[in-house]
Amino acid sequence: METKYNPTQIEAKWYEYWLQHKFFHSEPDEREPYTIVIPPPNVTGVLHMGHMLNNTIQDILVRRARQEGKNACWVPGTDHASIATEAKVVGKLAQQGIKKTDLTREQFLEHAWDWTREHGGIILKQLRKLGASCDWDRTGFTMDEIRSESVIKVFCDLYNKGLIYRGVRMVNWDPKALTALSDEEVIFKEHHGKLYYLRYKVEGEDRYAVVATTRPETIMGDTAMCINPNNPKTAWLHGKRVIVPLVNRVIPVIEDDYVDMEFGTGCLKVTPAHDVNDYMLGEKYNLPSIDIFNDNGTLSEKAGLYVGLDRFECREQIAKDLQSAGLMEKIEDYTNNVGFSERTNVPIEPKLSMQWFLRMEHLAKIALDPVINDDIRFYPIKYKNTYRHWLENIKDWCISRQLWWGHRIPAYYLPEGGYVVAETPEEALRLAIQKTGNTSLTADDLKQDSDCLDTWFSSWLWPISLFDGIRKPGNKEINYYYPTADLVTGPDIIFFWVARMIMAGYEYEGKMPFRNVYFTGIVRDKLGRKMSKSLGNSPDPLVLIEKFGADGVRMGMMLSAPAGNDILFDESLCEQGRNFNNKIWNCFRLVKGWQVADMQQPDECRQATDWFDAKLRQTSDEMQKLFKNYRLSEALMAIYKLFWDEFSSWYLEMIKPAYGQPVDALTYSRTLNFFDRLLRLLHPFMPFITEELWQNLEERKDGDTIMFQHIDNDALSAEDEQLLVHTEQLKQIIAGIRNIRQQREIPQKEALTLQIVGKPLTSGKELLTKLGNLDAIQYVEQKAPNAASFIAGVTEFAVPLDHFINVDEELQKLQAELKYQEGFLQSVMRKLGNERFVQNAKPEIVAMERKKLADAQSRIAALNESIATLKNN
RNA sequence: GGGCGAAUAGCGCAGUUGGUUCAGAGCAUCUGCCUUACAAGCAGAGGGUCGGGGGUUCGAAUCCCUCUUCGCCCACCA
Repeated sequence: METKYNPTQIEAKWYEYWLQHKFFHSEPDEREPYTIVIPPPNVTGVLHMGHMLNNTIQDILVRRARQEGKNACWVPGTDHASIATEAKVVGKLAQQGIKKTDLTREQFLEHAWDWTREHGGIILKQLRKLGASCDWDRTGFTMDEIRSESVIKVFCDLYNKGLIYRGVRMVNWDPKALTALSDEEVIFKEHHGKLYYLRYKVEGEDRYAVVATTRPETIMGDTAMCINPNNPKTAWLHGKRVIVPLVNRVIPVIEDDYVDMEFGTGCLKVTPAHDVNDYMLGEKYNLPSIDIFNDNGTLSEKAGLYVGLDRFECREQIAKDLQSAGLMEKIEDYTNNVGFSERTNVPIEPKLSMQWFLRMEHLAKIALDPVINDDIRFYPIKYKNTYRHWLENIKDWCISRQLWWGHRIPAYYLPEGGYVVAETPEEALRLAIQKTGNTSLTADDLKQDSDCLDTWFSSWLWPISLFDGIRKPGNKEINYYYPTADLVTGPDIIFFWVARMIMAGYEYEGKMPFRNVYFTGIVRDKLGRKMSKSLGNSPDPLVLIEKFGADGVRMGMMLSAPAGNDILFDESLCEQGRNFNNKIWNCFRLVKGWQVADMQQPDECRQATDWFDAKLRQTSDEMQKLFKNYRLSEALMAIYKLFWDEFSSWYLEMIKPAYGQPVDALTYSRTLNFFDRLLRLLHPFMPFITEELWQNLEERKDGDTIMFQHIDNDALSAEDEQLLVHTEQLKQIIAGIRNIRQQREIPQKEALTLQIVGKPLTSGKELLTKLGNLDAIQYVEQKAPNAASFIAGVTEFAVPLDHFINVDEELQKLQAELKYQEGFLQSVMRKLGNERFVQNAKPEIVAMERKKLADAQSRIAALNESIATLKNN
């Protein structure tokens, strides 16, 4: 065996083995289910660091659940990602000189499916490299048959319940993707722009009313000016009419409290077609609405001026023209928030259009309480507030998108106007005939709505639709796997996805979709910046895996990923993970390299094995508690320290036979047993190396795997506790001896004598002798004059040295220690001298203080004696 | 503008109902070691007025008030 662990081949080998034996596959049975549905990544996406973190956590949870004897099922899949994918396909076609508008819907979809088949599922392949133990037989896609039918069924159901309606509303329009967006898809960013002060001539007078606006290009859509009726500064405009600059249209001055008297000039231009607030004013005062933009953000015929010009070019041009016309009072720098499209990153244009909406009142209501009451638990808990706030202020969900890649809205328009909503064209025809009484209607007469549904309208069904619970309610699978156990996702999609899954869960299953939600942090770089392509600070996960091994990378991710905190990723964390792998590897080499002899177990080995058995159970118990609270990083740290510090540095040194000597059979078998149990505890975090070593620890059969090996948690007895405390004391003494060696440059090979001043050791002599390399342990009343000493617990220990010791130095050390102890004693005495403390504090606290007092006193006595001894010589 | 959260060692963090020598572990740093499993290693060491100020209490990193600084979410001020 190599001295260094080489993961590449080993990882490939075991993943293949797991697949072959279908270890990841789950079928309903009598065991307790443990279900996770993957947050489906974009079908044409590639793995990034966020996925790495997220899926590592899911895999850890799933593997741990398997070891706990649950029927674990992790369902993978992908999302069709309507806008993102359509944009990619449009881009690719553009490269070939093909415009989307030149294609029919069917032709375009063919291209999209080609693209999906070509790139689809790459990301799932990449997940295998990470070790993800998904049930690949169950892989779903939001646009496959089951999921598509489920979406349509739900749409029809909600429509029939009156929760879906169609209407003209002001929506967020993406002029690049040419579609409406939901409020959640709009990201507000600070924008450094200008505030333009425009002069509107008052009709029939030679005066001007000045309006401050950030969007002078929208004046062609102005249909009123608005002032606050209580504003004395603008009162003179009451009842007047003004002339829109350049356009020369006469518009009324209206009055409404909405106008902020402090802002700008107190005059507001009202453009009902292109501003949400203006739209509301327009509705209120029955103003005409002039839509001056085309869908792509250029000026339309209706604008009358600048037709065909882009909205931002128009802004610059109109500013110049206004200036030359003397209609621009001034221009100021101004910073405000502008909404951008989440997907295309272009400024959103508020636009009036006909869209489909889902009423949210009822759904918000059923989704709120379960989270507030902790039926569904959020980790970390702080997201409960965010969730509540959103649900309490929710608005209707715009679910239609002017895209082709997605689930087409099942609404069919009738030749004579009106429409029907149905799951199939046949059913639509039946309904249409029923509705119109026109029996001569044919399918061709009906025109299906050309829009498709928001991607999230399919994602929100994911935990149900993966088990076909929408099409076949109450089927065996949905009954068994639903509700799922844990959802692992980012807080950025708490509204997009988490909240809506909860709504759908209660609406369609009457139950929560998951019991716990683990919100991961965002993976950032070392400097705290988000990882992005443009910054080039995002490492390629597959390159990392190649470099450090999947186990190493997994550990690197987990080392600093407490739930909800952003993680500052640094390659050095993976290095630490790789180093740990190597440590485990070398421990294995050591243990398996021993000769075993049929001989009596030496005392120190008996002590060591008894101790480590207790230590192992202690940590295992601790880990169980940490897992229960989703404190995975801490659970990993616990097993990391157990393996490295306790097992390798202490235990193996305790039992290690002298060079060339064999180990006794009992110690050997117990050590293999420990190794086995350690590997089990490690397995969820580092699946590959643990399988490799577990397979080689003992003779195994084909089909054996560490994946299903249970983790036992036997409680610690009082004796165990005692043993743990006692061994810690021994470790302290050994550290003291090592210190003396280090300070005086005494090699480990040179044996020393240990003097114990005062009370004798109850046990552990053999261990001390071995690890300290002692030739004798003496109990003395007074330490030797030439001894170096230290205190462990309340006892003084000394090591007589042949050579001259520096008395001054030794004295200084002891006196410093004495000073510290006396200071400590003072503080304890002050506390105990305080009557109110003794009266009010809990009795056990007071007792503890008394013990501290006594301990300090004995240490001080020992120190004084030690100092006296030194001085006398 | 509203809400939420955070501030503890050089760094990223833990610190459960206030009370053990409670001021912690990991990484980094420093010192000494190529000691026959591992230098991707071993053995040691240093390092913090718990953001500032005030208060409650016998006792505060922990509870209250206040200030400062960051982060996140929500919001229609042109």
